[in-house]
Amino acid sequence: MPAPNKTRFALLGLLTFGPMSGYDLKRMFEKSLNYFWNESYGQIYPMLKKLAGEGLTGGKRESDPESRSRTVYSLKDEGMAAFREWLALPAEPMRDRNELLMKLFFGRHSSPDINRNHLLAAREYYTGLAQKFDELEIRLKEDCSDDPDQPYWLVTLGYGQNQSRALLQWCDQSLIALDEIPADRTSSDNSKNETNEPPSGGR
Amino acid sequence: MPAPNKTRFALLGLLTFGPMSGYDLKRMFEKSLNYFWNESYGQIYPMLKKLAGEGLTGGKRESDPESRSRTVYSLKDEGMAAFREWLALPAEPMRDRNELLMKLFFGRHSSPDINRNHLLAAREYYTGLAQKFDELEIRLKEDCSDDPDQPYWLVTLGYGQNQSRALLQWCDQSLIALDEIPADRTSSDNSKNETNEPPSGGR
DNA sequence: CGTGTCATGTAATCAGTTACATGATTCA
DNA sequence: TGAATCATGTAACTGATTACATGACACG
Repeated sequence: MPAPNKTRFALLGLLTFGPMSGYDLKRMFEKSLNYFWNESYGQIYPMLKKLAGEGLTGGKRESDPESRSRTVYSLKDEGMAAFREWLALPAEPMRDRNELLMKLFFGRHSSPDINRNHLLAAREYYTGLAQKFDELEIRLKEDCSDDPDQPYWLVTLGYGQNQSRALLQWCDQSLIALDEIPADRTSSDNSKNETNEPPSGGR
Repeated sequence: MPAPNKTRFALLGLLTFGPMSGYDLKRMFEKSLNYFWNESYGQIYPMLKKLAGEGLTGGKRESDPESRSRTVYSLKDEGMAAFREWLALPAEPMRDRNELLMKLFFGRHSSPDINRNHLLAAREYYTGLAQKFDELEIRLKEDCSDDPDQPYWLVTLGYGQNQSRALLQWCDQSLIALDEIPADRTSSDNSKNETNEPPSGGR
């Protein structure tokens, strides 16, 4: 059995905030979940139709002359039930595919400068991220103190904060570690002849 | 322009360790890069043919009667050059799609028990991970102290260590935070209308 | 002789992004 | 009027996994 589709649950979840159009949903992804989830229009619109077809949401064409015409979807009880069911299922661990780590793993074939730059770029990235998270924390605590969702959002925020701080530390410690590699080890060796034995293991 | 294919570079990178078959490469992914990269046969075999077709690797059918027949690919200078070129390019940040965070983000619609269980499962997961990383560190320092790749592998390992420890802490602090939510906030409220404010906020 | 591992591959399917097409409305 | 935004969608493409098919050899 292949992994069940998660786009549907992301959409159902966002619709708990109230009826919305596909366009609204896209903005919600950008605004709210962006750090751990996003969906493209190519996923959103077809899935919205599917969900309505399954009776999980109700779609109504709004032709209000006051506003622009759009299709607004609202969560039905059946949709809420399906969403709750999914919430209770164990979360599948994400498969990480980390390009930065791959580059550093093979760093011997690169140059000290390049490796250093990768880490500096990562450092900058995590610095900005940590800062954004801290700002978000302030806003969440100020503006949403009455919101029943607030504690949950603080939890997801905390994930980002802990992670970005930890990886910031990692950048610093790694920059030091790579600096300490003796030059005869950093040389990017063009040949692939050496010993042929696979890494790890050995004697 | 779509993101360039990274499978090719993963394969080229692994071939820096020496000539290998598709089967060997798959085992290498499983054994060495597993925590931040993996590829399935469905990606590996077609890409190996492609790389050979582009002249980046040499593929030789080995029909050694001593061993089983297999196709062994080796890195050519052109392949090494292409790999080096890629190493110097900035690493694209990975897009995180974190199911656990989505479930917790919408945790209000779940139950305290379920949220707690998600965090406990994550806690167990990261505990095991941190332990494996620590074991790996010992092995890396014992067995590979002469390996010119060792410092780079320690860097990638450090990423996993810092991250898993940080997220372990996050699990603990989040379990506490969710425990402190007053019961009238945890109730999975079916309606989205409320705002019947509880008298005098703050805790 | 049958199970497990080595070994290579493909087809079906699913997931996901990008680019494009269209058109209405708002606002400077 | 022309640019920005609102709004909906689809087609083409890439990426990736899963399941399957095949067969050889090893080991008990």
